Amino acid sequence: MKVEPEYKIDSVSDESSPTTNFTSDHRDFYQEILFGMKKIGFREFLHGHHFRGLVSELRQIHVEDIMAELMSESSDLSVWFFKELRDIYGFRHSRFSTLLVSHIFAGQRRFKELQVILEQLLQEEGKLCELLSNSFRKWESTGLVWDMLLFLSSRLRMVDESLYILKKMKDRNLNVSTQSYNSVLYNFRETDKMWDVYKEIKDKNEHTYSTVVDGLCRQQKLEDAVLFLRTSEWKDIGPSVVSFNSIMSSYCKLGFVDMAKSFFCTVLKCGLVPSVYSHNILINGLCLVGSIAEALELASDMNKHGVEPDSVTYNILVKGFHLLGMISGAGEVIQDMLDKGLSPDVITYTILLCGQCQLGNIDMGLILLKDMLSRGFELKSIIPYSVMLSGLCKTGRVDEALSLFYDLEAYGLTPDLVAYSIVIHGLCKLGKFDMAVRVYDEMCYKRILPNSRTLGAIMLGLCQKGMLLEARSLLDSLISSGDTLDIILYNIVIDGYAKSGCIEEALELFKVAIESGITPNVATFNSLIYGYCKTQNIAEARKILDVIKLYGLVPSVVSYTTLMDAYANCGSIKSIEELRREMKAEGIPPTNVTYSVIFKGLCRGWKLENCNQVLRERILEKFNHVLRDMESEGITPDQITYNTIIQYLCRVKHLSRAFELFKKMKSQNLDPTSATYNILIDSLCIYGCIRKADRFLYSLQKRNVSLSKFAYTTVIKAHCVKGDPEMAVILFNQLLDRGFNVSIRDYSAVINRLCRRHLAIESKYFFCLMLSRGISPDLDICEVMIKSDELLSWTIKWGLLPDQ
DNA sequence: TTAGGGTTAG
Repeated sequence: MKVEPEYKIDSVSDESSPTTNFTSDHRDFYQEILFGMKKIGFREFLHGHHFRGLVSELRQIHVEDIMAELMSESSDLSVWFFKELRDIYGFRHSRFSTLLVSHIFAGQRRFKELQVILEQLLQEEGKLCELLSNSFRKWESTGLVWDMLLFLSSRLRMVDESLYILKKMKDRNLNVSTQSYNSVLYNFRETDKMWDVYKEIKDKNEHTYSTVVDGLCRQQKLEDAVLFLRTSEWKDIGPSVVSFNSIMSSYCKLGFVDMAKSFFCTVLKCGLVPSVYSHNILINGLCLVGSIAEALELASDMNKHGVEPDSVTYNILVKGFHLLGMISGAGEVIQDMLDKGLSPDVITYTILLCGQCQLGNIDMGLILLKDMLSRGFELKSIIPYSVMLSGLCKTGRVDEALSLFYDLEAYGLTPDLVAYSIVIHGLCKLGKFDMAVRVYDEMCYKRILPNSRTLGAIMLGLCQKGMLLEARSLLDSLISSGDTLDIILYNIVIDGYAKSGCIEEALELFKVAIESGITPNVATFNSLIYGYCKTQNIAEARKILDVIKLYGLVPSVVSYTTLMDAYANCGSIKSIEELRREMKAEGIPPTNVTYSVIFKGLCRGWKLENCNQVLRERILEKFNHVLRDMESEGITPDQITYNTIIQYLCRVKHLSRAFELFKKMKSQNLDPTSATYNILIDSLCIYGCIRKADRFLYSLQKRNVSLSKFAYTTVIKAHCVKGDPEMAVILFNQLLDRGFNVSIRDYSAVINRLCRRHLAIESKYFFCLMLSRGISPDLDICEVMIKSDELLSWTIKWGLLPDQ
């Protein structure tokens, strides 16, 4: 039976010398225990009621003295006491007793047990160095404990401690094992210090050499690594597969899969057997350059080399499909995985989740996450949740992201810097800056320090709020902090300037970036193009296209589309066509944003306001032509493209064609937006089809479609004008019932129109309705009311004559 | 050797 610890351990400031705290009480206490043990028998005493009663009084100092006493009889007894206390009573031992037992283990060469207790010691203790030296002076045994401590501390990345121990060992001429040296070497493999450690190692082994190769690869000294591999120094051992793997991995990271392949062949030629690692590295490299077919082939050939794919292999392949944007293609990989008796793990699920989110299938992602939860992966990692948070944020579903974020704690997960940054960024992007700041403060309160990405999100929020000065000073503070900054952080503020039409400031910041040696990217220039277009300087904007090329970059579809939009706004169809040809020549495919702009340009250029029947037919023909272009290029219009086309079809009075497109939109599973409905309802009203507008509105209401206020006010206004004020009243009340924020402008629009039609009763009705809703009339409304003969006396009665 | 966060256009 396990007994829960019934005491708290005092923190003892200096346990290195137990005798310093020796008091008569203490001595009595431990002698009482020793006496009991000897009389009753050690095991019986320790497990009996008597000892249990003493446990709450037990302190580390007692334990140390008892152990020292037991040592004089038999070291095994001392170890036994140590373990019983730890395992039965959950006693947390002091450094002294741990080291005492360590030396016993070392002497008896019980390395596994030695490793376990030293690991615990290293993980629990903070400032070890100076205390260790005091503790070790007590034993003149072999250097085994030191060596093990060196090995473990360097494996735990406790660099300072390991260097300290190494120095002490050298001072005392104690033997440092190759294993420990290799572990130290490993910690320094990414720095020049690696060679100092390397030189000290007398008995170098395979691990030593492969660590050096790996280090050189990590230091981007790939050629040196290859040279080292060929060095005669280790001819007697010969290079290992591990070293080849490091080199192959480096070539793959650089995108040189062919080089990796040739090293793979060299492995075979040397008579070595490529491991699962070697295969996985090469399969991963192939996937990264998009050669999924070859990757699959290599995976299926693995058994020819006497190895079997593992779950890492399958995950790499799943990721390969994900990278190609073909996550559905991963189905077969998963099936193979299951056939081999391997189950998808958290990583598999996370990649699948990434793939679904990338395709915008957020709901599918949520299902996957749920599935994962039901398989009990919930406590393992925050990463899948971060993927989900990111997917939700990118599609504007920030509220859901926030609620998932705050559920994390319930799943036993603590959000980390990445998760916080995703949510903060999502909120900023959506303009919810105040909420973002609240989350940011919460993060800081939890002592999670923001990095430049988190601060980039905050800068984005500031820019969107128009707080450019604040955004700039945040950027400046990052610059002066001395960290190397990304172009992206500059881009955020440059774009902020451009969006607000501050092209001079944008250019100035651009210069700062260049002078700091930061290379701009296409997004930087695209923002500048936007800035010039915004300030009506299309000529300068266009010149940027050449500047982009001067920097060795390629203009993107965004560069062209932004320029086209500027031309579209002034109806310059010719320039748009020119750019369209240039894009085609450069091999830059348009997107549906480009096409929206093209449609806009066509409509503006044709001056639709005065268009006759012949022109209308030509426009319709052109629209159909461009739509066919889109189709042939495999671009599916999105909601905004549809809205643009529908809007312009409406402008040229092709309502039937507009409604056809509306139907087509739905048939393609694209949910019309409230703007779509607004455009259609507005057009029906403009062209006098008010009954149709009523029916359309009614059908939408019946289907619970979410409509904006505009849809209602448009129909209401039409009824006021066309003389059906009763319908206006009915719809206006619906507007109020549905909780829309009805302003004085809405009342004004209705009253204005009714007065002009001399509809006095309804005017009064709306006037009173407005007052009853706590809205006071403004000067405009009063003037309109007074101008109407029927309402003049009524208005005077209400005391609403203007002051003058 | 496998999983998460950033900038630009309608």
